[in-house]
Amino acid sequence: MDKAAYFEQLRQKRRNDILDAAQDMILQQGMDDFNIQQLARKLDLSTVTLYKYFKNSEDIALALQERILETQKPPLPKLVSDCNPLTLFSDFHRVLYRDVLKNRERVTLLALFETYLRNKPHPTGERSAFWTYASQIRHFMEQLLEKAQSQGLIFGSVSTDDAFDFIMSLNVAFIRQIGLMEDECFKLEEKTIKRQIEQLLDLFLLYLKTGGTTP
Amino acid sequence: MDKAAYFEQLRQKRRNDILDAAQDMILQQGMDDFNIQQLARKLDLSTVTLYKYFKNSEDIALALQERILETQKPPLPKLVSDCNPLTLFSDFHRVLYRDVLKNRERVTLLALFETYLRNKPHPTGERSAFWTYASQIRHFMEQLLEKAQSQGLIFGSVSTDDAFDFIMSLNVAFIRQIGLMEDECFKLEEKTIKRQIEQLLDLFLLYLKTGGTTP
Amino acid sequence: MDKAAYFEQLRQKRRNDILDAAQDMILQQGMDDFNIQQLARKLDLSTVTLYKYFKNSEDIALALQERILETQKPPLPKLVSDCNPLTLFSDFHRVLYRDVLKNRERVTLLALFETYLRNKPHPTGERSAFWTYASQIRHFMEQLLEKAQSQGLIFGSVSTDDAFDFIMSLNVAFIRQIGLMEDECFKLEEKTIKRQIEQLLDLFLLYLKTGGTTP
Amino acid sequence: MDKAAYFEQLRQKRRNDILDAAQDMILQQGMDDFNIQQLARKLDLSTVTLYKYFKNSEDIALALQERILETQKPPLPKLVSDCNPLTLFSDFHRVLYRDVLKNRERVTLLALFETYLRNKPHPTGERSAFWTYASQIRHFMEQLLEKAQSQGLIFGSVSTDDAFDFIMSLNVAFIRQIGLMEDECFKLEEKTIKRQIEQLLDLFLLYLKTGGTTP
DNA sequence: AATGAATGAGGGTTCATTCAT
DNA sequence: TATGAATGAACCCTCATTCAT
Repeated sequence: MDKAAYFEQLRQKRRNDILDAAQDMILQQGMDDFNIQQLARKLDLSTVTLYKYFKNSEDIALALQERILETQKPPLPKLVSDCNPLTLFSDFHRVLYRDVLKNRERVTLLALFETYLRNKPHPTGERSAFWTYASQIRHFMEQLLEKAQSQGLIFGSVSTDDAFDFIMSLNVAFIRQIGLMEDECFKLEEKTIKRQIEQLLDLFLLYLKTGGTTP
Repeated sequence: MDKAAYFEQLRQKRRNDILDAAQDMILQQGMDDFNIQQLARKLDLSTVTLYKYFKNSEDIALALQERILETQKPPLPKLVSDCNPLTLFSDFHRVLYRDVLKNRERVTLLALFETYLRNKPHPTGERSAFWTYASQIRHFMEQLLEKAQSQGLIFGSVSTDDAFDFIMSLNVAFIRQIGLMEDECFKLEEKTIKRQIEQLLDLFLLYLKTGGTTP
Repeated sequence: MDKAAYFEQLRQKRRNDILDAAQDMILQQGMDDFNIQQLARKLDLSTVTLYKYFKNSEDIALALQERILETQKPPLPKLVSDCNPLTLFSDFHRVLYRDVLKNRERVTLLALFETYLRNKPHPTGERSAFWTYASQIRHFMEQLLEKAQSQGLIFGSVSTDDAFDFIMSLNVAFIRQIGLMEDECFKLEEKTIKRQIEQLLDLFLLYLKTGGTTP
Repeated sequence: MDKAAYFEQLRQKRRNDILDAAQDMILQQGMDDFNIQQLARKLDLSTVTLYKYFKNSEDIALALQERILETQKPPLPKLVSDCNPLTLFSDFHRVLYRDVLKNRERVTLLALFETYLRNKPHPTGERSAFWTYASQIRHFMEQLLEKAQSQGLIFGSVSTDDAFDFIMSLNVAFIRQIGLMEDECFKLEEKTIKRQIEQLLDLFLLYLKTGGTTP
């Protein structure tokens, strides 16, 4: 019988349960107050049991971060060739932000990780989860912008590299802002935020079309 | 005699020294690794002495936050009446961001506080330091925008409230982003950031003039 | 049928495998860092399985000690009657030390056990493994010395009991020293040690012949 | 007033008290069962207090080792020029062993440290406490042996280096043996040991005079 | 005002061992 | 027989904080 596989599955389920609880805890208390003992209490387990599933508390955080990055892939649409690139640009952004708002918890976590890790020693060159997330979009967006440029949809002087960097920089800043808002605040402001997203999108298009200079 | 006042002054100086050291420590190690014992060692004082100046470690953090908010007032220019409001808008932003880049450390601290306090219980309605900072700009900017509107410099459909919120939201997001970058990263990217600030400013003007809709 | 015997044999083999692994571990990490979990991991077994073979971790150590004592019998030659007892004495020592150098690992283990057990409660009168080892030589050596004495080869005033005690005391001390050396050190010093063994042997003969007093 | 000095003195006294207790504990239970909690209990202090005096448990062990090495300097006599070097050699050994027997506890500790550290990673080339102890004798003994050789008191073929190494090797082995004996055993055997020390000394002299070869 | 001494609380981790399957 | 799961006990260590001087 496939006992091993069965156990492995169970084990994965357990790991996931632990990560779920860890996620809740971090969202409620922030990274600094996240600790294994409390987590164990919350799960009604002994700490030792947790150590069977994860090497140590840092390991849990990393696993959680990884899980999020895996789940929270940016929703890249296929690049349909006969679409207007700028329409695609808009659509993509709408989907992206819808995704962000829907899974705000995950965004919050990534932002918390980022800040938490900011002062910890880490291999130089390693980038934050946010950056990883953003970089997954880069290729798609570059193609898009180049295509738009070749079709003359973009104002001549705009370099696609610059444009991408600027747009992504604002996107990341805005998404981080959404993630880091307090929950109550978010509930109150959700409508405003949605409006601002639309405004931002309009501006992006305007920026691409005009190069940012007033006509 | 003025003995009391003299001692009070001395006391204030001491408090400031302590806050200086705390600031360094937080910048280097982040909020979570900030602790009183290390702070005392760094200052070559006993912990007990620190407790004479501050109630507890959280008190230090709060005092530090306050001190920054006092020092780091947004650089509001006088509203000279015969200026073009949009020129003033641009100038103000340039000064604002110059200030941010010059005092990035303080911005970093505010951002770290914000994240740190995010999950701590605090009086409802109390807003983050960033929000406080932004709100100090509100009055000035509203005046500015209204004036611009009255002079027909702004696209008709843009409400000044909306405009302020949108612009400040992006500003705060971008400033936070600058504050939270790792120092090395910031050094590498400083030029890019400055360019992006200019781009952002262009975008703002575009937004105000056109209302965000393509002509 | 012989099923029972077969299983018993299997069981013995398993026990030996476990002891082998334990031996490696102790040699590498010392007695204090020896633990069942790591042992299980090394053997790719569950800890529970180990508990089926040995009552507990101490039991393993004891079994290992016993196994070594069984294997590492001192190489007693037959006492051929027409040999010169002192020649035999020399030969025996040479074989003994050759054996020690060849199986230094086991000597190391015995020495480690000895130190480890030094402060543990144990039945009074029970002696260390080294002592056990040495005592196996006693009878042989006593015969030898007596014979030598009867042949007038030993200086009159030397009591065989005293002589044996003295010689064995030095032997044990020297052998323990060899066992406890760090491996690297041993490699570097091996030649010196061999020379010193020869010197020691010369000294023993001198002692027996002269009784230790200067001629 | 010299408050600082007073406190420093007090602090040193405290440290010594702690080391005393640690010493007892290690002698009773061996290195592996030595731990800070129990030590604190024994001293009727909280563990935290111990941490004020020593960085961690390893630090205590090292401090203890150092203290012993400082206290337990080998009793080097002055090299009086008109003395017979071999007499001096004998005298020195007698004093040395008297010292060892009198302070057997310290010798035991050094031996326990040595074994404990055997498998711990440590800077290559660093030697055990025993070795340190022995090396302090080297210079003295070399002078002694050279002088003896120049006076023709030593058998020609004996190299002083070899001689020193051999003699010290046996001394260290024998002293370690004395240190590692169980206390009860030591009490029973003390007389025997003293006799064996005399025998050993005789043998050393014999060795020096004859070069180890039977006349 | 400043400080040395001391500690309770609590988080991090490891180990030996038992239980249920 | 073998093993995954689980845990109590105990050790390591740090931090905030109080007390007495």
